[in-house]
Amino acid sequence: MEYIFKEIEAKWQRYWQENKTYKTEINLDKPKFYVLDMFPYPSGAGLHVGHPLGYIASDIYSRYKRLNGFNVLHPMGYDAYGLPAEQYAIQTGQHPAVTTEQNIRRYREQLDKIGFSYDWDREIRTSEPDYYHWTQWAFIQMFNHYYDTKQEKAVPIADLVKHLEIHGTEGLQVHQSHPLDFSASKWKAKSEKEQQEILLNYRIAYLADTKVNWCPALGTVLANDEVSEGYSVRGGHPVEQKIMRQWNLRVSAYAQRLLDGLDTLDWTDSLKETQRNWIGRSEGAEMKFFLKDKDISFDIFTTRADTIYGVTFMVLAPESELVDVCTTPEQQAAVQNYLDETKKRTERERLADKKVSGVFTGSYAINPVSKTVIPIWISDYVLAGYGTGAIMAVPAHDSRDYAFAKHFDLPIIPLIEGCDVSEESFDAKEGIMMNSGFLNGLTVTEAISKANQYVEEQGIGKVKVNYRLRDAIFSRQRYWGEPFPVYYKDDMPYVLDESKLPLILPEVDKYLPTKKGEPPLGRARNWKTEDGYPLELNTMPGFAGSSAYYLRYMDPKNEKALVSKESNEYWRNVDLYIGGTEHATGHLIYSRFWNKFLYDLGLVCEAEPFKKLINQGMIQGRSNFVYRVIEKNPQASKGEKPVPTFVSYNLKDNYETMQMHVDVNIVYNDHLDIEKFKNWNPEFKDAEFILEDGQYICGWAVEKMSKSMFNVVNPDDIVEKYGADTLRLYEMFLGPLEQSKPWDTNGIDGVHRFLKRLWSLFYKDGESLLNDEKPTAEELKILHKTIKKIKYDIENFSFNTSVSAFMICINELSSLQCSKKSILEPFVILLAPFAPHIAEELYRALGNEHTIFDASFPVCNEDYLVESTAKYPISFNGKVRFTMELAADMDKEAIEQAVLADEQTIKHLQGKDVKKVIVVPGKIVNLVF
RNA sequence: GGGGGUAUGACGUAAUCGGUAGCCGUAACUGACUUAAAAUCAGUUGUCCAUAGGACGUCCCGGUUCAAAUCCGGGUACCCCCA
Repeated sequence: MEYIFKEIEAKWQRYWQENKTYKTEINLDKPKFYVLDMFPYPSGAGLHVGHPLGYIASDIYSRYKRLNGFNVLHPMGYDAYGLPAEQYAIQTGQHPAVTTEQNIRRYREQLDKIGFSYDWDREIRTSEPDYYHWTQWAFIQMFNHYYDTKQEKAVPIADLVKHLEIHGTEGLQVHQSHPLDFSASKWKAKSEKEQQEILLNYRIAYLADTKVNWCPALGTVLANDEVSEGYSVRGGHPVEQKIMRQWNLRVSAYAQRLLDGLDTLDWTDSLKETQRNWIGRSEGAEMKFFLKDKDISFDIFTTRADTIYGVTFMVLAPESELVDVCTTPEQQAAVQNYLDETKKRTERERLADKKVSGVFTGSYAINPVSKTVIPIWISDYVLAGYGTGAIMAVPAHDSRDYAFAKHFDLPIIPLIEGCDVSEESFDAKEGIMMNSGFLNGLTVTEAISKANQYVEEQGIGKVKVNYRLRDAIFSRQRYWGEPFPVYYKDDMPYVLDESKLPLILPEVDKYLPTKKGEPPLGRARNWKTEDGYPLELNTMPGFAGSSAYYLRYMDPKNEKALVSKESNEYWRNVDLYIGGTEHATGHLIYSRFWNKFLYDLGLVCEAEPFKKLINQGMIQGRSNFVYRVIEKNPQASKGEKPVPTFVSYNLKDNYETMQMHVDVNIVYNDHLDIEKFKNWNPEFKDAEFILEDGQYICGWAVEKMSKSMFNVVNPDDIVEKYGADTLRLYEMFLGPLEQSKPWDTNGIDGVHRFLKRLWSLFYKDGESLLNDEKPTAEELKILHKTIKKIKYDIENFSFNTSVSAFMICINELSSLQCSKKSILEPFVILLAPFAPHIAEELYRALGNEHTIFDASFPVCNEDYLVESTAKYPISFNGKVRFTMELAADMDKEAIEQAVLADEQTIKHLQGKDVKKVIVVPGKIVNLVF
């Protein structure tokens, strides 16, 4: 029998499907384990060889856990709403649901070929009504709750209304958009519309005028993490700032809990750090500054209250409401001129631009501590959205304030002993304070806390914690997304009754905004409630559907709830989550927020959704190049088409050439397949080649894997040529899971050979070699050392080293010609998580009747690993000279004696005295002389 | 500007706690089998000097240590994130 992977793999994939091998159900007798992949957006391009990397790793871990007696939940689905399908729909008129369905079918085909252990009965698609029912439902809950800062949790809005009816805003401890102040009687006197408007100030899902990233080309707003460098992440279109009335989620209310929760998670430090930076907690003082000669004050936030004596001016953001208040008539024209200029620039440009600009308002403020009078300026380096939109400027100790002061020739007062501020500011938080009144002589850290304390005591302001984390903008002016379960009455939003869910996405004639500039849903006919109230025209953003999908997998068919209590209490949360780093701040913040909200409502039992998280590295492309000789004399060959000539890599320097990408799929070990190349592009049909040793050698480089570089490798092609087991092993063999690395198909023969060698221990010339002979100590040692290594590696996600351990094991067994069942059976179980098809086949050949995934993972017996002797490297002053075989149970002293007595030692010492002997039992001996 | 990460043969990488640097593969070369090629099997391959044997070598400079790819300080290059 030959190793015919194509038949074997098809056979077992059919078997698994027919026998529902991977169907998972609640089983209280077994411990649960939940392994999740970040579900893909099904793009039109299909999967390339980089996508399955994480899926293979999680599949190995799932199968390993199953073999160790766990009840493993390992589901897969599709993040099916999204912009590309809609953009395609706009171009072609094709309904996004149709292209999405096609793409999903293609993804599924590709995934199936790789042999994953997903329980496909639990598949979800975010664009299906029975799924987005629960996305809409969660939105309704958020609308109907507010965040109570005393209880530190979400509370029904009805409780807030009760409070307002009795006490007004008195004693409210809540998260809110703006502080409001009114009495109970004032509240009761308000109209329904006014009351609804006020409640939006508190709701967790609320409608508000928000500064948004507006992308005209896409016709929608984008979240901060959907924008990069002033361009949309999807599509690369320019993005500008605009104020629009938008739905928001009050994520900022959860900032502290999102921060604290990180400590409980088994994530990499770098990922936690990224989240901490994103949340951006800063502790500082919010201080009140009064305008000179006026009874008007405004707040500023600073983390450096210690520098209060160095404040030589104030700066307002151009958007600040205080601009009007502070601008004096004389400065009116100059200020207006400046505001007009800055309006044209995006926030991004303002921060990136190092050019200093600004204008004086004409007003002065009074430093609340030193009582000095300081000018108030306006500059675009202060952003309205951050803090209070006004700052106290300390040029000596802040580089942006310093640049501003130098430019406008404002005073700079150094506050730290010995610091030199003649050329640049001193931003470090170290040194001893001076020029600072009661803070003199303290260190910076001491001064910060003393200044904060002072500010509170004197009633100048209060110590406050600020977060960078903003509320999430939740409206998109697009078609292909979840409709909001919202209607408008008297211009105020109301949510639908839960019984009306799901609110189905309506059909439209075109996927474009209406003439009035409304979102595409404005085109839908009859888009109103039964009572005739108009429904919301926006749809939800991409992260809506992906924020709670891990919960739905626990109970995907439930029609009464997102997830039943029973399912949630059994599966709890994700034990292992694998996906790319690109979701570090988007998805992973939003779903933690979403989960915490549901946790507050008592609907889920765990405060954090993803216990352990691993980021798989990016698979980069490895491009190949050919070198086209540039025609020296284009005029001469006019009339007849010049024949393109290509010169081989090592000869290219003798010619003037142009480097060209060539499809990596027609290049083997950097040797070009010339016939395929000629057919690749009709233009090269008659091309000529300057060869070296009869071969055309290509150049190469590591680049992003993309169509335009012709370096995309399709997993289907690899499976076709080598089989899924080889693909799986090779993806793991490439290198550490978390590192990014280039895909180079060249090495794949090595792992394929390994599988063939394994096969050849079972069969030779169609005859089975298997026997029941007793294993030798050496064979047992080889096996058990491998068991130990594989277990360690899987648990540490070091899959690349496991593959090499498998190879070592088979190399050793091959040289012993070991075809003993008692050795090979445990081996194939070890291999099964990595190469499930061949493992099933060989397990059957060993005489088993059930699937290998009902077997148990072998356990290492340390007794087989005990060595009677140990090989000691003997080093002299740290340099190894020779090795000595000594009994393993010798103690330090005996080893020292044996080594000193050895004649090679004597030779190397050349009569010198030994000063010191270091013996590390089992490791090394070092003689110092 | 701030934060995080990475750097080892021609290439992907290994060295799990500071203890023989280069395991496992690829590629290349040699040999066996073959009419030949492929496949398979056996072997060689860090650099330099060389007879034995030695010197050097994990991005660079310095340090700690009996001993450093590994720890510490400084620097360079590349990647990612934030501003």
